[in-house]
Amino acid sequence: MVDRRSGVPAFRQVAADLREKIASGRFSPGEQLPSERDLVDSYGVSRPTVRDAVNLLRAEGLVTSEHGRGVFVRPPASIRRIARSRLSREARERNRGAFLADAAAQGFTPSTSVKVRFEEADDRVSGYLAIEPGSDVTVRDRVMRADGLVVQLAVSRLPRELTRDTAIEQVDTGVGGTYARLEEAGHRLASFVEHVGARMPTPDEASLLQLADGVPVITVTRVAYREDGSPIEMNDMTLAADRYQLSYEWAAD
Amino acid sequence: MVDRRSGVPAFRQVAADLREKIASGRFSPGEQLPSERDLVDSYGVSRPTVRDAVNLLRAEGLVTSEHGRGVFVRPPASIRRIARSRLSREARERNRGAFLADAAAQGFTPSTSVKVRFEEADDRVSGYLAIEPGSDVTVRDRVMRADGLVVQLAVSRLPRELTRDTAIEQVDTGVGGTYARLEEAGHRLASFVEHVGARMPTPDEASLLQLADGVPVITVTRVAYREDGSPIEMNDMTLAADRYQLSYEWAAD
DNA sequence: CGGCTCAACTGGTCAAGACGAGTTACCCAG
DNA sequence: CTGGGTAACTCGTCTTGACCAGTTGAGCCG
Repeated sequence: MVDRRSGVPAFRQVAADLREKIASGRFSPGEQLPSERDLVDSYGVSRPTVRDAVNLLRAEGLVTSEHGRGVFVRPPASIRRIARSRLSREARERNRGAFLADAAAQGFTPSTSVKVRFEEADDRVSGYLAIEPGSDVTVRDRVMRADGLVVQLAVSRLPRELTRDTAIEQVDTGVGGTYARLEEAGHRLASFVEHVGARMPTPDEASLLQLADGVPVITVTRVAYREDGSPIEMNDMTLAADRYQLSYEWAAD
Repeated sequence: MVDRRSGVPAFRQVAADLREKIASGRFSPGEQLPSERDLVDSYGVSRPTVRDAVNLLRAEGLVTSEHGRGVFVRPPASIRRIARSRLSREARERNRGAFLADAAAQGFTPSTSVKVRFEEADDRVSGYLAIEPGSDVTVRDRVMRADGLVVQLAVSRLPRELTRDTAIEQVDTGVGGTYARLEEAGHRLASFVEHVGARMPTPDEASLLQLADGVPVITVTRVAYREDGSPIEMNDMTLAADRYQLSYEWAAD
């Protein structure tokens, strides 16, 4: 039952009560919550109010609802760790890229689809690549799948001058991927920087990555630099935050 | 006007139309959207339907609504970059910690409040620290503020044995912070690992960090290791994803 | 002219009711 | 015993209507 005189909105009281019951384990992961009609009776509020409460919990990522079945406590998804800084030259020479290598190690069958296109650099891109706004940029748009499921989106951009007459403008870049072709062309890679952030997905991303409500995406912008410190490539990656963590390691001094 | 025969729910059509108008710039950042009553008229739907649409956009982080004022397009927050791997020994010897150093560099007045407590290690903590579940752990709970605003929560945990009779169990750990005291006690730090993820905030976190709807938090778990590879400290950090990005850098091989 | 009041906005909350659509389990006919 | 249909659940959508609670600005009054 809700307290009408407390000043706290009824749907927030209902949400808080359900949240507490989930946190304390009285509703365990995967378990079905009482039906909306039952909640209407037990809290003494109308159905829209109950639905407001459930919507709040859904936006927090605590529950999912399935049409015709019920509302369920979201079981914690198994989180896969992705170790970064594994872009060593030797590894590149052995594999077709980090993604396929990880896949083999972790026992799922990977696949990727790639689209290559060309565009003019906007302010963000030109800033990262240290080129003039409006210059030609080669864009490699990748969708990575594990067992058919989309797990990561990656958009790689390079100044067009660097990719002319190379396999980088082809769908299949060959053994070692883009970075190997760049080094063959005399652009030795010296360092990488990754900028990590998070945000809510666009509707497109949510459907592609099959994200439940209340699940953010992790965004990674990786920039590869030459030995003189000039940027050579940028790569925007998008991952489901309920399935992935990134791990970075470094020495203490 | 919504298309009733399309099969797409009305509130989603309204949301999609508003989203498109925002993306295309017809509603610019900071600008006020038409009032809910106006939207009712222009789309020919009821107010709860309009509110469902606006709620969707709020959960996506696209708009914020202010009681009595209106609904506004969320201007992109200025994102601060936090460079990691700045935990060098020399820097520690100069400062009281990375946070205060960054603050001074970026020109805001920092403050932190610390609570020290002791608890028994649960499965997660014992796993990270490689100790027996149930062993005593020293917990330092920090709230970091910039110009009075809470910007980061940090919870540091160490095996109790390491902190007895040291300043680590005091609120003020002195120059160089926890890591400096550990090294004085003969525990030389060799490496750090950070696990980065994201999720929606709990209601507590949302109010502490003053997060708008639809803004996730970035979670960082940093583990410090000795030279023999054994863990010595873990630190759970929580940041507002609309204000911070983490930057990691490493050499190509 | 300055300060206050109040009306007319804004979004926030809640009810009652109706129908649609997906899922599941049961029952009955073959 | 099996198969299919159906009834009874589930959540999804949408309407009408009402009142509350902040915010703002115009206009009145001192």
